[in-house]
Amino acid sequence: MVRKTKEDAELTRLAIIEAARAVFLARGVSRSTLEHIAAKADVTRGAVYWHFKNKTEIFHAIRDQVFLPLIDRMDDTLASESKDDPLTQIENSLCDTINELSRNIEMQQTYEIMMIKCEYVDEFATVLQQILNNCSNITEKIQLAYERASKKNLLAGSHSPRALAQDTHLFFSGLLHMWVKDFDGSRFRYQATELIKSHINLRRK
Amino acid sequence: MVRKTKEDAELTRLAIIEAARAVFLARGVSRSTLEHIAAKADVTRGAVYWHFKNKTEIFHAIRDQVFLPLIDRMDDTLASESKDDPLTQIENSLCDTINELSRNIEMQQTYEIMMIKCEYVDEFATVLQQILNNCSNITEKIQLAYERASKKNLLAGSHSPRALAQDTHLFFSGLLHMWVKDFDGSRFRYQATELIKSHINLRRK
DNA sequence: TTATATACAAACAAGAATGTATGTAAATAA
DNA sequence: TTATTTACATACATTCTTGTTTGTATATAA
Repeated sequence: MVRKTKEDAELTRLAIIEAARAVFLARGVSRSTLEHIAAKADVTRGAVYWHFKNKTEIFHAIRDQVFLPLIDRMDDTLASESKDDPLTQIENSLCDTINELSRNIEMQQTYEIMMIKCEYVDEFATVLQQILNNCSNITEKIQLAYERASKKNLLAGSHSPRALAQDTHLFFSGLLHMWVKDFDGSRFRYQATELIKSHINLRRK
Repeated sequence: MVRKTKEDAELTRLAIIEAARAVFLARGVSRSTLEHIAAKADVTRGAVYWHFKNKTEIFHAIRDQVFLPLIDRMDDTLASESKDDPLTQIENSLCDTINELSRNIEMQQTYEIMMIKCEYVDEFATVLQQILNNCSNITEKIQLAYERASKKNLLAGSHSPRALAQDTHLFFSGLLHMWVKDFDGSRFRYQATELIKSHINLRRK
């Protein structure tokens, strides 16, 4: 039967995105066909082609749905003038992201797709550049927090905020990658926040 | 013309692996066809099917050619009874890997393929488990080095060797990922060893 | 009320890609 | 020397995917 109102159409669109996420996760982006996605969403390829130009556009829709809000969120936690000391602020920001990842299954799946179920070539290569840019931004935010910590004399040793921020960023990148790869959760998932606290404590005076 | 001797056949095999690496890198594993690979290696698909069962087997051949030697190497650097202090040993081990990555273009390409040009589903999913196991091994080796450093009283603060090792491992994972994604080299490639030194210096008394 | 645009379903056409089967010249074994 | 493998090339059959086209019921605009 044909969907009718604009609201119904939007539901179809969302159903397709949701289905695509599940299919991408199970079969990888390349091996996922529009037929798979359509079937999962209980529509035909006709509907998919009506809402999206092709698979790549669906991919971006999935990414936008989850990544963009997350970036904002992280920015907020890091930049906010909280009552916590700056080091705790960094710690909270990282832990927040991990917690969100733990309880938000859509975000979890999206991360997994982006990290280990997608090949960054051709149309997808541009995404890499975006990721690098995001990383730069986050590192800068962390650096600012370390600079505040430095001014408040909270840091052990005499390391530059820049170096600390890069180290923290690389640590967190690694953590996210391991978190995603660690399906059964035995190695990283259950101790992620501990690892973060430990990382930050290394820097406390 | 038909290749004849066993030596010639082995050359063909190597040519196919080399061609596959280039094709995987350019098009991603999924979008690479055996025809692409055969053409690049100046043979026909017949030759490819003679030497390999399918694309997955070529993938593993590429991986084995570069990864297995690397793991041994890293183990050696970390476990060896060198004259350096343990912290410098860790530092050298990480820097060594980065240096090798810088000058060994095959290794570079292989890393890039494994990290951002491959989807870990179905037959490839098992590779993830292998990667996690490797990570565990490396973390353990690093931990042993930190324990030696602790005994020699070289460590600042009173952090557990286990926590330090995990932090270092995650840092290095992140570094490798960024190194690979950072094509033009502007952000990470040229300062990787600096970042490593800085990371280790955080721990020195 | 009628015309048109929306939101799909269904059918079609064409090109890839894969695996296998067959052919064959040269090397090696007997 | 002859028989048999080896190391491929070539041809074939089949299955997937994709993009497009066409059809159509409903909603909405005029």
